[in-house]
Amino acid sequence: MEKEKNESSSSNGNPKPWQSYHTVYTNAKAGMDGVDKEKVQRVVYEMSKGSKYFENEERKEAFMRQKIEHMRARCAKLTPHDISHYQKVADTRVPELEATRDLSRTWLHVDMDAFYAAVETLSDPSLKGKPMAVGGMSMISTANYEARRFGVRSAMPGFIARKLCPELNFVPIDFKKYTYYSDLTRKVFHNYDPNFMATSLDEAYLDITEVCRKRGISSSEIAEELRTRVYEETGLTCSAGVAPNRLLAKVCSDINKPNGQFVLPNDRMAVMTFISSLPIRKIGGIGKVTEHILRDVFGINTCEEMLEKGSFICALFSNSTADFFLSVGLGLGGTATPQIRSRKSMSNERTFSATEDKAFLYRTLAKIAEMLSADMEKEGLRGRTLTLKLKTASFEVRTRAVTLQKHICSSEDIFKHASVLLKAELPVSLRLIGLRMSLFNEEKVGASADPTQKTLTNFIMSGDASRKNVGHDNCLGSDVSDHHFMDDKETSISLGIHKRSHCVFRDSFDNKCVPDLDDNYHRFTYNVGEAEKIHEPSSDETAEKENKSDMIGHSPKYHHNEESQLLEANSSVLQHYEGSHHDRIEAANSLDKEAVSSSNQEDQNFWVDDYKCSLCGIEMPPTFVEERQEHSDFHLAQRLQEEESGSDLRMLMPPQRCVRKDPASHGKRKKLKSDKKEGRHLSIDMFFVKSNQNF
DNA sequence: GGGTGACTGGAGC
DNA sequence: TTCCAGCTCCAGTCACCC
Repeated sequence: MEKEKNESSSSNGNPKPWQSYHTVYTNAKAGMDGVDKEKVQRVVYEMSKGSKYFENEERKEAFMRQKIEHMRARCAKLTPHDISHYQKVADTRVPELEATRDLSRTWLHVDMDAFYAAVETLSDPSLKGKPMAVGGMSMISTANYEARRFGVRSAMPGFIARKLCPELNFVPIDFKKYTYYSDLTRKVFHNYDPNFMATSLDEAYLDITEVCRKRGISSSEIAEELRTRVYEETGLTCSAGVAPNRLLAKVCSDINKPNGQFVLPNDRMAVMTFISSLPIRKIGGIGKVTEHILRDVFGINTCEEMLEKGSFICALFSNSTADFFLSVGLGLGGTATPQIRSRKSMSNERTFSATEDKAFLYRTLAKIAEMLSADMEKEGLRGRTLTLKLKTASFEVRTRAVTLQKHICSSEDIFKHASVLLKAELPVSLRLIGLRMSLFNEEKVGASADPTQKTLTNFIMSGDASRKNVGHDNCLGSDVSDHHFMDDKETSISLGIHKRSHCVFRDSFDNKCVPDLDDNYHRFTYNVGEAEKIHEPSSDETAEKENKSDMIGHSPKYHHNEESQLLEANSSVLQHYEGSHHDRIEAANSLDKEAVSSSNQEDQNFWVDDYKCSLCGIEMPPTFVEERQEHSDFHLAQRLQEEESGSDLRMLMPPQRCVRKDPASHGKRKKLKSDKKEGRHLSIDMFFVKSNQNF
């Protein structure tokens, strides 16, 4: 007790530091009435403090406070004239918004009660009446009402939940089960509104205007009937809210949870009365941060106060944000059934134990690329913008994106471009990697648009990985044309983005090349494939590999094995190419500049037997015009670099993004400019300039 | 200097 | 010891182009 007292009276002099630790867990949620909020807050604080997560939350908290201070300062700077001006703006905008009010529709929001937990209880009736949470020690998805009484709730780590409720039963997540029950509920919804909008497995909006009119019964009766039918079909209870629009319907469904309903009449007075004292946090779209800003900057706690502070809202927020806040003050929300919206993006991400192990990170990236590709192919999507999402060991979230010239969907393309993005962030300790594809093409391609499409694993495993890699990324060349080349002191061999696929040749050229996990990504992709292909694992290794396949955690032992696999792999790579190292250098040196110019005639001279590169022996079919051209350019670039540096076999250097090291630059966009100090290496831009001069 | 597109991070569900 | 996944929307910033 004394210890707790001492700890509580921490350095900042605050006797109850947990009170200032704002978690989402203490926010009122259905079934949490009567919870000892302070106790929950204290336990969460005590369990969290000192952790990386906690530190990150504090950083975010500090950032929010800074934002609030900044907005307060802006508020204070408003002159009476400014305020008068923005009051006029608000006075104009409010009637315009009011004019859009539509009281002709009746919306019903249905929300299943503690859905996952209820489904699990159906499966295992022995759980009935006991506190239970769906999820694990790291995170729980939902908790039943018995558990909520202890302060346990969704999005709470399991270990904290157990501290709050030692009797808590944990049940693992089983999405198949929830999807099955969700489908049953949707069949019921369909009877009331064939165009109902499902927002998640357990929530949906129904426009019941027509069904009420046709059957001549009230919305309340429809809600009652629907809930009864859901129960009959599934054995699960749900809550419903009925209102003139979706925003209000959602608020209403929460009022008599669980297993209840609330109807707000289609009447302006009723709406305004309802909204007048409604806390802003109840509104969908207003979360923890927005609530704090509105409360601490403007003193807004209820929806009604949005209108009272209309001038400040119009002064400090963008038009769309101000419109949203004013609409909330008026109790306005969506009433029309929206058009079916096309998907904007698709993503896949995985969390794992924080690690710096590059091999593991690239392997994880490859897996995610493959999963994303499979998801995209299922929907026949091809995208142009690829975003890499990273969460560092300190919970900092970074995103890095590239917009390509071509739409892509194959796992190998995704991985190829994602690797470039990841490479630029290394070394870094990560706990999450995600990939998102967006900017989809309008015309969907068939799911089997490209029957020859390989999975990434196949690609890596296949013996022609090097060939597939060669010059296959011509789209990237211009996409990242502003990347620059730098001398990479850490890597013995590396290559720029534009020509990075050619590193395979470089590897094969240079017998001194020793596989090293510090090498750049494309070597890794290639070598891993080779390693898997040529290395006959022992039974122990096989088991170990299987254990690793779930991507959670990694083994130092494997890391060691992998290095030796990579070593073996690399020597096998060398055998793919004909002729000695010396022969190839001779060939390269005897190559006349014109012989690698871009004309078709010269291209033909360059390729032996229509297939083989006369310099390095790589095979590429004549139909690969662009790829072959790029390959020829590579050899030319190589020569030019040799001339430039005066030494043989100078390496092209990899692009380096300006990796943010300085936390002060957080949030600032990194600009990728050509490096003025390019040293002895020729940048790819310079290469093209020089090429043009030569030709 | 304005328009536009790209990139990044945040918020919310 | 342990703090989600996958999506949308939005704002701010920057670079490039005309």
